[in-house]
Amino acid sequence: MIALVDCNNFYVSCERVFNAKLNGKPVIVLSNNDGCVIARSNEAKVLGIKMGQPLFECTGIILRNKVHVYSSNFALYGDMSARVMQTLEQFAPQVEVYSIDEAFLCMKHVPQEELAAHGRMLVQTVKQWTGVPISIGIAPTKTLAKLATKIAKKKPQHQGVFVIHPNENYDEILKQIPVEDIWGIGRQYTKKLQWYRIYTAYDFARQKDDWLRKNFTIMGLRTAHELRGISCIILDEQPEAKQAIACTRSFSVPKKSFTELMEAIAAYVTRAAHKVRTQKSKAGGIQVFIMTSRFNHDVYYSKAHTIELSEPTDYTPHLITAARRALEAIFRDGYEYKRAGILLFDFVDRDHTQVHAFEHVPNSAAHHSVMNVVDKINAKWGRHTVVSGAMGAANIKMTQTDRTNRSPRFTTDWRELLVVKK
DNA sequence: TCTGGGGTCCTAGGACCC
DNA sequence: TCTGGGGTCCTAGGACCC
Repeated sequence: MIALVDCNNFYVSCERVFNAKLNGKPVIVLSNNDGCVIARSNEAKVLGIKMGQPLFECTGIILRNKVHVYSSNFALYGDMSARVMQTLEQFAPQVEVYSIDEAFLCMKHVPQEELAAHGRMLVQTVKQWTGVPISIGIAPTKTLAKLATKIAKKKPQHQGVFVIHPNENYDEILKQIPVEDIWGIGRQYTKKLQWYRIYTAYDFARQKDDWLRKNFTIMGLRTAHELRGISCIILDEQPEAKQAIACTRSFSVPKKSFTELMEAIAAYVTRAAHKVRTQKSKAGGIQVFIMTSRFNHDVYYSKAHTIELSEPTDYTPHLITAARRALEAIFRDGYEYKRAGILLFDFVDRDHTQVHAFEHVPNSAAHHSVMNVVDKINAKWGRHTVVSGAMGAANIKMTQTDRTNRSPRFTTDWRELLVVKK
C-alpha cells in the first residue's frame, strides 16, 4: 500500500503557522511579481478566487471580502517543506518527496486494519511538530492514493485520511470522480474524453487497452491500469539527478536594452549553475530565450538560441560567456521584453568528465576551487555575498521582481525571526 | 495597465546508416 | 506495374505534473 501525503493549501498554511490571525480568514499567496494567485485558503476558494487567476481580475473580491494577500516567500515554504518531510521520514521506511507539498510513503509495514489509524496519527503528528495541516490518501497504487487524498480533503468526517483497500470493490468511488480529477488527465485529455462521453474515473478505467494506448499514449494506459489497482508507477525514493535546470523570470517592468537583458540572464545563469554544482554535474549545453508579452499579439517576439559547449562545465563565468553569445544571436532592438530565461542541460557527471582530445582546458582545477569557495561563502553568509559582476547591481537579489507583501523569512534568516513580544 | 516558474515524458517525423 | 527494409538518433511539439 502507498500513502500520498498532501499539505493542505500549503503556502497559505505556511503563512498561518507564523500568523495565527489568518486562521479562519480568506488568504491567498501570489506568484512572482504578484501576478497570479498560486495558493488559496478554503475561505478564499469559497469566494470564487481561482488557481492561477491574475491578481487584477480578483481585486474586487479581495477588497469586498478583506482577503489577506501575500507575495510568495519561497525561502519560508522550502524550509517548512523540509520540516514536514523530515517528520514523515520518521514514520515510513520509504519516502518519495514528490513536490514541495507532497510525498508518497510506503505503507507495507502497517497492517490493513490499522492503516486509517496510522494515517490519523501522521496527520496529528505533522500538525503538532510543524504546524502544517495535511491530508492522506492510502491505496494500492499511486494514482488511487491521489484520488483518495482528494476525497480525504473534501469530507471532514474522514479527519484528513481516506483508505481504498485492495480487496474492496471501489467502483462506486471511481464513479464519483470526474475524469479531470485523475492524476495524469489534464485539460486537453479531459476535452477529448468528454467528446467520447467518458466522464468519470470509472468510465475511463473500463476502456479497452489498445484504445487507451492509441488515444492517450502509454501514459494514459498506465493511468487506467493504476485505477484498476495494478501498480505501474513505483515508489521512487531517490529520483535521478535532474536532466535540465532552468531559471526564468517575468519582468515587472519590461526590458529593452541588450545590457539590461544580459544582466538578468547572468543572474539566472548564476542560480542555475549553482544548482548544477549541487547535483555534482556539468552542463554540456545552454539555451537562452527572450520574449515579449504573450498577451500582446500585435508585437509578439519570442526566440531561443541553444549553444553546445565545447567542454561540459559548471563554471559560472564560462556559462555566462556562452549565454552572452546566445543572447547576441536572438536579441533584436525595438522590443519590450517581458520575460527571459535560461536552461542548462546535457549533464555529465562532474567527477567522470571526458577531457577533449585536442583542446587544452587550462585552470580547470582552479575554476573548480573558485566555484567551491564562492558556493561556501554564499552558503555561510547568504546567497548574494559573492556574485558575478556581469549581473549588474539591480539583479543581485533579483529585485526586478515585485513582492510587495512578502512575509518575513521566519525560519531561514536570523534577522527575520518571529517576534513574540517587543 | 495588470497574466508564475520549474520540471517530466511521449510521439511523430526526418536524417542517416547498412 | 514494379519502386527494399530495417534500424537508430535527434528534434520539435504537445501533453502532463505541482
